[in-house]
Amino acid sequence: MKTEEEIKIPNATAKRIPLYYRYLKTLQESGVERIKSKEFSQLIQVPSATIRRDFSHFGELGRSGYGYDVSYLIEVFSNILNTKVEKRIALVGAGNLGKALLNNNFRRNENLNIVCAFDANPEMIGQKINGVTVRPMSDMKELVRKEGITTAISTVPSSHSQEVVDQIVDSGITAILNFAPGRVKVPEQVKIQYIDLTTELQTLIYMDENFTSRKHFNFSNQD
Amino acid sequence: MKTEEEIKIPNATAKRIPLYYRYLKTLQESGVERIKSKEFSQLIQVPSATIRRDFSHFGELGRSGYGYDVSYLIEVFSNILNTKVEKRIALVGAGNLGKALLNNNFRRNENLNIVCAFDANPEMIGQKINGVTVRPMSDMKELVRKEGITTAISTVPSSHSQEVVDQIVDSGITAILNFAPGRVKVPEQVKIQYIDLTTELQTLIYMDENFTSRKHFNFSNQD
DNA sequence: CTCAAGATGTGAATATTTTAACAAGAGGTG
DNA sequence: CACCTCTTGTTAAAATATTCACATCTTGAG
Repeated sequence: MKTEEEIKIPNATAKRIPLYYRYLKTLQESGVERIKSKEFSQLIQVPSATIRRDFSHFGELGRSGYGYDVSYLIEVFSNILNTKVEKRIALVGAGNLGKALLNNNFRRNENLNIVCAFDANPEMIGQKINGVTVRPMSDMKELVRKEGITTAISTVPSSHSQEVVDQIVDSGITAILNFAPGRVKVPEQVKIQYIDLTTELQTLIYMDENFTSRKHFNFSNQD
Repeated sequence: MKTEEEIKIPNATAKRIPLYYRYLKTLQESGVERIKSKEFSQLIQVPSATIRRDFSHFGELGRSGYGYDVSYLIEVFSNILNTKVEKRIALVGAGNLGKALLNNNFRRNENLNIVCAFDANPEMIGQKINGVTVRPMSDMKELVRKEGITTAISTVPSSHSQEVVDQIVDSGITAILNFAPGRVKVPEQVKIQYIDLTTELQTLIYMDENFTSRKHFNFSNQD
């Protein structure tokens, strides 16, 4: 088995790891102890060749004529995703969407925790949502440091997105999930990922209108 | 200019169209009448060569030494996305996230409208959120037909995702945006797109932890 | 009208991702 | 133990996507 350090994981593979991990946990909960790439393929709707190729980047995880050990795979992917370390997350923007996220709070992933929330609107300050108190923006920098927060989720509207992201970056956070679609500027070392519901919806509708009776959008169902 | 029918639009391009469209509208609102691929590149953080290549699939939209006419581009992309036809959308699942979506209701896109909402929980039925009344699941099939609904958004938890999607499909809808991450089975002609917040977050954190000081995750900033 | 500056659209090169196909190896049965 | 079946890991091929680099065209200034 290759050591993890020398491997270059393709982007496309990296994006599928959380999906793999989630399904493996579900399988384990249902008492499934081993899985073949073909079965897994049917479950997650990713071609079996892609699954085997993806897995192979992390070593020889399976055994010919047998398949993969679910608990071993979980062990491997858990290390890759570093799930044994709690990720403490800050939520910025406690409007409708922010509240929904707080109420949900990645409950099924015990290592992902929104531990504090900020909002610029004075009326919001002090509200307690699912155990988390909404605080003023001015508290962010200090709390991020004190609470060991590594990641932020911003649900602030596009109009204030850049200025809020600047504050987030200034607080020392290096990973941001942004629900405002407008592209913002961040220093090179900061990773930012956009979740753009309108774009997703428009793409979906476009695909539906133009490629009906074609292949599945994300991944083909075959195999 | 080639006729639209004979062109095969690459998937990667198709996914960027809504982004292009959104930014072009913003530019137009700010009174910008023309744009060069290099300027646009800086704005949306997609390399200029990619932009030009993408645009070229829809004909020769620009002029050498001049750039692109913003209003003409909007016209073209508006046709591609068919934004002149209202897309009537059903929301299924009126919990926290569903309510947030209803309250927002794609306000900035006048052609995307959530026009009705359904929930299985009797306590929800009858509630009015941002002008939309929550109805029982049993009303869906009839309303979808009567209201000319083409698309559904499901915020129903994974545990009931498949059964709800079955009902959505049965009502005649062919495009589904699903916030439950569990992959569901749908007939071939139905397009389904997943929005999986946990996966996005885990991927982001993974990238942040493993590729710090590397390139931007989605698109490089350069150019 | 002429010319310099500058931007497009696109062939060609490169990079990335997916898919097919199969040799090699493991498992389980008799 | 021998053998048949099955599945992996991977090599090679194909498909898709990005990027470079420039011939060609347009603009706008003089």
